[in-house]
Amino acid sequence: MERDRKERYEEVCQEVHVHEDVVNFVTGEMPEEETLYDLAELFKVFGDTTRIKILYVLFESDMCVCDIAAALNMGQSAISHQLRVLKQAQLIKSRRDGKQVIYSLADDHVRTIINNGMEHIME
Amino acid sequence: MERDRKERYEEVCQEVHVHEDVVNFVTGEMPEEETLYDLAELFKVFGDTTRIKILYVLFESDMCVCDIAAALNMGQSAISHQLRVLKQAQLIKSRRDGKQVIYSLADDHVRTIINNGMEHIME
DNA sequence: CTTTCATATGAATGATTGTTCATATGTTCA
DNA sequence: TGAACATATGAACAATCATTCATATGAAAG
Repeated sequence: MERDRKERYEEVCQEVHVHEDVVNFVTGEMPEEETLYDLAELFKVFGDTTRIKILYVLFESDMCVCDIAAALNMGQSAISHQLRVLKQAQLIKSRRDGKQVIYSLADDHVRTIINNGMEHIME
Repeated sequence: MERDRKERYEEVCQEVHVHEDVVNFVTGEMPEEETLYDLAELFKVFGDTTRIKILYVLFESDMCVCDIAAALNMGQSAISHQLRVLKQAQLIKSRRDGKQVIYSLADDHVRTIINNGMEHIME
């Protein structure tokens, strides 16, 4: 089984050297484990070039799956799989129009988040 | 070798059905391939619970590696590896203080990006 | 109802990634 | 100089993930 974290930790950094007051303070300020997990999951969705591209084309226009695939020069199946991921993260929504399914951005958070990321890499 | 994308695409969606005008418009508005790649790489860094936690503790206080490991209840090596990733993405910086290395946030973009993500998952 | 078309989905595969273990580097203090 | 300590790093492994292929679903038109 897995050894206790604390035990392994002490093999490297002696307990006495840890600044317990600082450690206790920062852990007290941290959000719930589940919240942090959800946050990481959200960013993970933005962490793929294909999905970023899909969001970018949807910035300009609502589109059906085939057109997105054509715009990104990728297979229909690959796009469909990624649309599912984006939809589950509630970043996009879909409506049916005859034989086609039209995808669009769910809300403006998406633009905000991407623009903030852009600002950072442009620094 | 890999078959041509267009060829494969046409096996599923006939060329004639693609809305070429829309496709041409949205692709024209897209940033450089390299920019999109960098953007995805940036979000990938935020897409891990351990790294999110590290950033959260650094919101509260500059800290040495051992204290971060203690705060997150993880091994020193795991933290050190992730600190490297965060530093390469220029989200954090470090300074030496005797035997210890103190890590701190690089700038306020980090807070902004995380707060935007938080807003989305709290909707 | 049957064919055609657009999209969705499941399994398989190759690539990427986070953590661990072992060890190296570099600093301080005796 | 050498011992002790904090951090960094490389290799290995398990887990996760994006894409592909094959096929299923579901709508529309004949």
